[in-house]
Order: sequence, then C-alpha cells, then structure tokens
Amino acid sequence: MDDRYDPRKIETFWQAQWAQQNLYVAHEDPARRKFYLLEMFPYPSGDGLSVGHLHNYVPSDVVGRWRRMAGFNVLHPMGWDAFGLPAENDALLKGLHPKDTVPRYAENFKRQLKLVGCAYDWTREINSSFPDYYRWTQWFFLLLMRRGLAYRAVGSQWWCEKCRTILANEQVVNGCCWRHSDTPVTKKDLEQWYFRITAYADRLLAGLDGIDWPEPIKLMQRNWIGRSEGAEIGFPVTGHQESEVRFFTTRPDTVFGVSFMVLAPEHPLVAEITTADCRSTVEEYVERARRESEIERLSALREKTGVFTGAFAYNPFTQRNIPIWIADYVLMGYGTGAIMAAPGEDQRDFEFATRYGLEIPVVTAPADGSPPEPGRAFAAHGVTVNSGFLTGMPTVAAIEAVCRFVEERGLGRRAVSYRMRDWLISRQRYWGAPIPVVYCKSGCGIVPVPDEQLPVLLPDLKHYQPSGTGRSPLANVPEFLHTRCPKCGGEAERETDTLDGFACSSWYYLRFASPRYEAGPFDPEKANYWLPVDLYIGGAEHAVMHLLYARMWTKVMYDAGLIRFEEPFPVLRNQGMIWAADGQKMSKSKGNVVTPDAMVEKYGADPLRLWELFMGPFEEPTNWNEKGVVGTARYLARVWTLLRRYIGAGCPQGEPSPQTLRRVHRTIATVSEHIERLRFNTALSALMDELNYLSGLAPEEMGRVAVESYVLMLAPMAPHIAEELWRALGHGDSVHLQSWPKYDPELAREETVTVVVQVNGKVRERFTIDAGTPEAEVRSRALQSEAVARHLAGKAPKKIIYVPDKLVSIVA
RNA sequence: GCGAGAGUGGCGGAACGGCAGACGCGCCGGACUUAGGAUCCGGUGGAGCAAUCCGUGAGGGUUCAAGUCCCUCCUCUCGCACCA
Repeated sequence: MDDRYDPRKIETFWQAQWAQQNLYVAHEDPARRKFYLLEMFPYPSGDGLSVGHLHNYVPSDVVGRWRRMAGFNVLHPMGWDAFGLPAENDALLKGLHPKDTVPRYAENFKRQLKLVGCAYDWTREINSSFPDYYRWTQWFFLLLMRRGLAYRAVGSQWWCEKCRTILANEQVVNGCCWRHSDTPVTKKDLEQWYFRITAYADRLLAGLDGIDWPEPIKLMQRNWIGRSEGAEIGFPVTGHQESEVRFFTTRPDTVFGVSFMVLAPEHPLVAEITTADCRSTVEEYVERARRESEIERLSALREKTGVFTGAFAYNPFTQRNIPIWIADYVLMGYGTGAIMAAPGEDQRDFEFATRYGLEIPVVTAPADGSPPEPGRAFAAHGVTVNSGFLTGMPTVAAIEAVCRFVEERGLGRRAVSYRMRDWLISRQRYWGAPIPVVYCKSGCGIVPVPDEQLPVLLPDLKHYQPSGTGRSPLANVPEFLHTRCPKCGGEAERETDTLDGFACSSWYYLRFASPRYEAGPFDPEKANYWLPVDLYIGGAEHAVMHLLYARMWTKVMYDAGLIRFEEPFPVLRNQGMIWAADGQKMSKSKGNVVTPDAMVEKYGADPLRLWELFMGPFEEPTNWNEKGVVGTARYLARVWTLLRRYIGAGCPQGEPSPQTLRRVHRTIATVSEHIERLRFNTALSALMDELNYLSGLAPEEMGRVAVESYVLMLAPMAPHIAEELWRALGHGDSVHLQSWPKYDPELAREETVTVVVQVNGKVRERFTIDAGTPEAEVRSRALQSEAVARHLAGKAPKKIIYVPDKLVSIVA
C-alpha cells in the first residue's frame, strides 16, 4: 500500500482487473432475486459525456453495485439509441456518415463510462442502428400493423425545414422543432404512417395509477393524454339537406346559449357551405391560416380572428338559425374540428363574439345567486338559466339531461375526446429503420414484408441528404425502391420512409434480456426472468415522448401475449439536471462543458464519482461546482490515511468499544437506507461523519469490524479505492463480490440519550440520561434544574409534555 | 393564463411536528515546514463582553412546540399553452 493516495494509479489497475474477471456479466439464475436496473437509452452524441450526464450514470452505478452486494442478481446493461435525426443531423453538419460516426461516438461514451468505473454488462451492449436490432424494430412495426395499430393517412403535418422531415406532435416544442428551437415548424400535406396510440389512451391513463413514478411525470402524461368527457352532437346546415356540423363539447348543458358555430379553417365542410359572396374572404383567410407559422397561431394570447362563411346552422334547442364562422382558434386536429360557440360560458367564444359583435346569451348563473363577473364568460359550473327544459338544473344534471335528449332523438351521443393524437412515425429521412412494407402495382395494395424477409436493410448511401421534397432519399435508390410483391410476385415499390427514432427506444429494454437472440425480438424465458425493469432512471424531459411510446408498445405486446406485464417501468426516478457553473445548459457552443476526462485526469474517478453523489439530492437540479471535487478527493485521502494507520499497526484484531460498535451499526443503517432511497448525498455524509469519528481513534481501538465494514460501504460509491483497500486488508477476492455489512439493531441501540427541557417553547436545559429512564424521574430532574427554575420565575407549571428519551416541555 | 415544484449561513446542502444549519466547500486562527494552493488541530448564521436576544422568502393561523401542517401573498424553476 502506497503512502499517498494516488487515484489514477489504482483506478487504471482495477479497471483492467474487473474487465478481465468479467465481474459484471449477468446470468439468469432463478434461485436468486433479480434486479433489473436501467438508464434511459442514450443517444451517443459526438460531444461525449459531460459531468452533467454522469449525474445519471454514477448514482445508477451505485445502486447496481449496492444491490449486487445486497444479494440481488443484477442486470445493468447499456446500449445506444443510434438511429434518428440527431445522429443524422450531426453527421450531415460534419460532412460525415452516421454509419461511421455513431459507432465511434458510442465507443467514446463507453470509454468514458469505463473511465469513471461504471459497471455495466458490456456483453449485452446493443446498437439500435445495427440490422440485428432494427430487424426486430421492423418486426414490431408489422405486429402493430397486424393488430390494426399502424395505418396510413393523409394529413397536414408538422414539418421542420432544417430536419426536412415530418415531426410527431410530441416533437414540436413551443411551435419549433425539438432539435431546432430556432426553427418554427410549418404544415405540410403528406401521406404518412401513424401508430394508433389513441386506442390505448384510457389504458395509458389507468396504468399510471399503479406505477411508482414521480407525480409530476404522471401528471404530465395525464395532461398530455388530456381525456375530456362530453357529447358529440350534430346541427344541420340550413339549406344543405345532407350536411351537418358535428362538434364535440364538454358542456352540452349550454346548448341553449349557442349563438354561432365555428369551423377550423381546414374543415372539409368549409368549401361546401361557403356562400358565393363570402367565398373570396373565406379563401383568403384559409390561405393565411395555412401559411402562418404555428408559433403565431398557437399563441393563446393572440387576438382571435375569423370570417363568416355566409352559411347558417339550425340550433334545434333554440330553434334558431345561427351563423357558421371559420376561425383558427378552432383546431382541425381536435374533436371534429368544429365547435358550438357558447360565448356566455366559454371565454374563447366570448372573446370571439365580442370582437365580431355576435350575440352573447347567458345560460349559466352562479349557483349561489351571486352576480357573475362582468366582461367575461361564466365558465364555472352553476345553475342553468334561460334554457327551456333545462332551466333551473344544476350544470351536472343539465349535462346529463342534454345527453339523454340528443341520444333519444339521434342528434348525438356521449363522447370522450383526447388531446393526444396518434403517433406519426414516418420520417422522410435516411438514418432510420426502413418501414417494412411494399406497394404492389398489381392491386395487392399495401403489403407487409413477411417476417422471414426481415430486416429490410437500410442501403449504404453515400449521399443521404434529405431531399426536402417530402420523400426520403431512399426513393432515389432504384435497387432499394423496386422490388417484388410478396403476395403476387408482381412489380412493387418499397416504402421509402423510415421509422421515427423513438420506435427503437420503445422496446430496447426487452432486448437486453437476450441481446443476441435470433428467433425473436427477445427470448421469452429470459425476458420473463428479468423484466419488468426494477428501477428506471432518466431525465424528466422524456415525460411525454419515450415514456408514453414505450408504455404503449408494452401494452401491445401484452395484448399479443408476448409478455406478462403491462407496464415496462414500474419504478421510475428522474435525476436532477446539472447546469453549468454559470447556471446555463452545458453546451459546446457556450464553452462551459466540463468533461469527466478532465476531472478524472485532475482529481481521479472516485473523487469525481463522490462529488456527483454529494453535490446535492439526486432528484434536484444544481449547478456544477468543481471546488467540491477537492473536498471528496480530500475525504478519500483521509480514508486512505486511516487504513494505512490501521494496516501499518498490523491490523489489530481486537473488538471495538461498544460505543464504536454502536456508531458502526448506526452508520450501516443510515448508509443502507439512504442508498435505497437514492439519497446518495446523505449516505456519503454519514460515511464522512463516521470517518471523522474513526480518525480520532488509535488503530487498536478501531477494530477490524469497523474498518472492514467501512471499506465495504465505500465500495459502491468509490469502487476503485475500496478495491485497493480491501486487498490491502489482506483479502484475495474483489470487494464487489462481498456481502453488504449486516445491520444489528441491538448493537446500534443507544444506551444514553440527551433530553432537552423547554420552558414555554424555548430550550433552557439539557441533560444526559439512560435510555428508557421512567417519565417521573425525567420530569423531576427537569424541574430540579436551576436554569429551568430561573425561567419559570416562580410560576407553577401549567402543563408538562413529555416525549420519552427526547424532551420535557414545560408550559408556565 | 392554467398546472406542478422550490425558496434555509458567503456557497452546495442537512433536519420522523421536538436542540435549525449535519456533512462538505470557502473563510479565519494555529501547528508542522526552506516552502505550502500539502497535511494536521481549532473556529466559523447574525447581534452582544456576557446572561441572552434575533434568525429557514413576506404576513397571518393551528400547536406545549412549526423550516416542516393550514390560509394569503411575493419570487424563481419546470411543464402545458386557444384541446371546445
């Protein structure tokens, strides 16, 4: 054992040893309790990992190592979310090819993870852009297709000019592309593939109740799904026998207050019903709405605009004809793309009616008879007024009455509407899994590629730049494009769009159970052993994309009888974001990125790991501060010194004092509990505290138990130094194969306690007594105190509260 | 606008309704040193010589006792932003 703690020296040595010993390779073992630990599938970016990313990987590693010591059979794998726009965009920017850059970047990530001592089972490494992986991504596409969950439809969809592709709704953030926050998305009409995630809306919602996820994430999913109950009703268009305006409303009770109707500008009825004299203004408005960037159109703060179509609808409740307008505050993608406007009860309709001088009937009044707030709609529930047969009913009863009324007369029905749309999965881009279908030219239509012909290989293209025409570059590859129909053998063309990258990450957690399996996406037996994931760790930014998609796929697999669980991630935790020292996001362009490489070089991997754990609560965001690494490096040097003293004294074998033993066991209890609850910062502070205590002892007072349990507890957090110290203590095998120290509550029990005495809520005295001293004795001792007497100032105690072994509170 | 979370020393942060500030950074003093940005020892919320008083964003409340529970407000962060 060296005199001085030299992190780099021992770290490189032990990392090589571990790799040689295959220490972290997982094997199925039905006799042992499994623990599947997983971090969210990382996209290996060219910038490599920063110390911010490590705030995810290091704590996970601690959990994995700790669970292993605690007797669990741990599966902790790693792989690469390699397909998708980020990888392709990066390669385009650098004039390189993603097939070259991605493996290189992944290697770099792997190197960095090893550099900081993270223990993964690298034999299970996967890469979603490799054919042996995306073959099964394609297989899942076909599964969804077979189950009627993948379909093709024409739609006006989000388009990012920089990515030159269509985006899913979830991938549009503040009206901009999720990868380009400076690029407003526009609309483009294309025929696209969708996954029918809305068919799972209710189950995705219900499933949230049974899983242990951070409440904010569940809430975000609930809001994203956005379930609303109401009714879908149709009002006939005056003078158009066949046509009606069908609309969804959550407030059918306000039908008597409907004074006009509004269609989305894209609504198919617009062309049909617009009268000749309104045609030019309507067409102009529709055209403008299409052109306008979504960021403008989506702003709730913007003043509402619209134009009259010249047509009227018949409101069967009021028996009046009401004007039909179009306005861009009505969205084609929600409900039926049309609304009944009840301006007295809906603030948006109110604003619109005010602006265009439309009638504003009042049909709901506050239930308590108070006057409604003037100048705005009364949107709350209340009592229905001026509404024929509904008058006098409370809102809830009126809703029910209208639903029954329209159902009886065939005017409409109860309906549920979701904010969530179907998941658009076509990408007009090169770097993704080709969608495995062909279009037969002899009338077979859309034909799925048979399972045994998978994978549909992504051709190796030199020029893979997106065309911008709305077709993927694969369309320019004749040998890819032209094929035979699997059904009739006739001429056919392949689908040239690729799958959204999120498809890859929707099932990867299953692949890790049997990453080289060839008879299916996963070996059912192995998947059955390892899954579901016991602890899933990742950033909150995936609340509505990856986490929703993965849940849906899992439910599809469950329905198909492939797996026995319906939720892939029963326990989810979010690590807090680490901001740069300047409080901004770490990014290369801002020049504020701190790399693990630099920190390991300067301080060592273990000190860096400890600082990642110690800097704050795992789930809270905080700013990077390099100074802290000095502290954890110093701490480890002191641990080193402690062990050197103990070993230097010949490893005295004597029993430690009861007091020392008590401290040791209390520390075991604290560290275990805090690691389990992912409170790494306080787990480490308990170890620091313990070190401060042990450092004050002579080697022969420490005792082997204290020293060894200390090294064992350090092992998950600082694996290299712990390994070195373990060997220095004379052990032959790895510290990481040892059992976690056993906590003995008997030995941890305090014999004496400090009791505080309060007078009128202020601490005036404290004394030490034996634990479990009878109440009467403690009370009398408290009252005997000179300080207590002084503060009582002669007054008799009115009341005395006694908390055993803790406090006496005297009220005077 | 709506929803969620958070405000504690100079800093990161501790604290089952029961001694606020554990642990660490920084700082101050000392020791050892040719040297110290190494190491070790001591100190460190504010005011006061002291007893003591004041202190967890602001203001109320509940309680013997509130950082913790309740109400009102302020600030910050995040999410959703015309979803009928």
